[in-house]
Amino acid sequence: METIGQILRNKRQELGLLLRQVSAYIDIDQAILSKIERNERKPTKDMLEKLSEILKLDKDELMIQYFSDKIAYEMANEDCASKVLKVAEKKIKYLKSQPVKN
Amino acid sequence: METIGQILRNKRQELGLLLRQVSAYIDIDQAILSKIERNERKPTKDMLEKLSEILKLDKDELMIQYFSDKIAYEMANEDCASKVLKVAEKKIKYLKSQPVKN
DNA sequence: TTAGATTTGACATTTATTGTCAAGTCAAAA
DNA sequence: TTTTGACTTGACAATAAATGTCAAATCTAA
Repeated sequence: METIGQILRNKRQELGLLLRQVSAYIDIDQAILSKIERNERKPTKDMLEKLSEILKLDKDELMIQYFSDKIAYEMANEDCASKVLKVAEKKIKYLKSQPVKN
Repeated sequence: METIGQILRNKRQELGLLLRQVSAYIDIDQAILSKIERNERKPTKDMLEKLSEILKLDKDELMIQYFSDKIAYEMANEDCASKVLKVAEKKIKYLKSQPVKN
């Protein structure tokens, strides 16, 4: 299973780009990008948007990886994980069917 | 769809307990419990454990509500939500099949 | 070796979450 | 009506988590 960090690193290397170049483009310290690629830190949504641009990756696909990673790491130690996901799906459908509040 | 706050409030009232009594039991300010019951704040896992005790609610069921709420609110505005949940499920299975790190 | 690329870790800064408190509302009893 | 008890609200403080910065350390190929 490919992590989001691996996806980013693989693509960056395929394109022959350096950490320094990519991190300059998305305006973060290269130490942070290094950590993101090794899954030591999570990217923000902003970073992902810019990463999808410079690395020519599908933005939606990256977002899916991003959110599913987040959920997976949060739930990995819970034994009711699959039940949670089923209920969450129902709740999301419900929320989307509701008129927007505020 | 019943929110976690509604579940807690309904059960508390069924049992004829006051905010002050329940909040004393779980050792938080009653203002916080009031907000939790109205979904203005999220309970911590610790609080949920104690709430399940005093309110005689199934702990696993509460945890499922807790986590699914969290995910649902995070994903409600994303249009790739159901795809995310599918991928998350795969990742969780993968993580669980892996030997524990550290 | 040395030069460039990446990693690491200590630390600072920022943002989010949680807790505290006192004053406010509200409904029912006195 | 007042008073009382239950609950709510909002401003603020305290704490915890996420994010950013930097310089030194490591690693690798020339």
